[in-house]
Amino acid sequence: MNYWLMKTEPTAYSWDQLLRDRKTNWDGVRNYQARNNMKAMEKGDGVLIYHSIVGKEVVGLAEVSRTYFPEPNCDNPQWVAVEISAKSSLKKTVKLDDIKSNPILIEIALLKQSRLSVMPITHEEYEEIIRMSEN
DNA sequence: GCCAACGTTGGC
DNA sequence: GCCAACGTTGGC
Repeated sequence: MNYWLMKTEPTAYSWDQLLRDRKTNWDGVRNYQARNNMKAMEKGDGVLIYHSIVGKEVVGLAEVSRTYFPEPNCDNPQWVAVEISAKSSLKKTVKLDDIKSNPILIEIALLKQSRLSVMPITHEEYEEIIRMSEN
């Protein structure tokens, strides 16, 4: 089982919307590195959902419910989507500022590669963010 | 709104 | 294959 962090701009597609939809096809990724990360996802992998631009915080917990498939309605078969299912809202959102000031999270890809929208995180990083959300 | 950090494109 | 120019992301 692997762990991931996926970014979304809440003005485009929010965590609340994912809760209402229960699950969604995560598509529109047009970056090779992010695409390759999506291809590496396995069913049941843990996903943290992060709101970029507005909020700048980790807001919810989801899981991969379908591994990658060619993006629907896309001419170019190289781009893929995965299906993500909402699991639960974090009791307390975890702010980017708090991630930055946590020494356990100093190496997290969110900070190292700020532009990447789909990134792997370690089990330790995943657990630490969940722990922070429970305080 | 600015700009740093990347990624992509295209001329050579 | 190099690299300058340009585009995009996302924090500030």
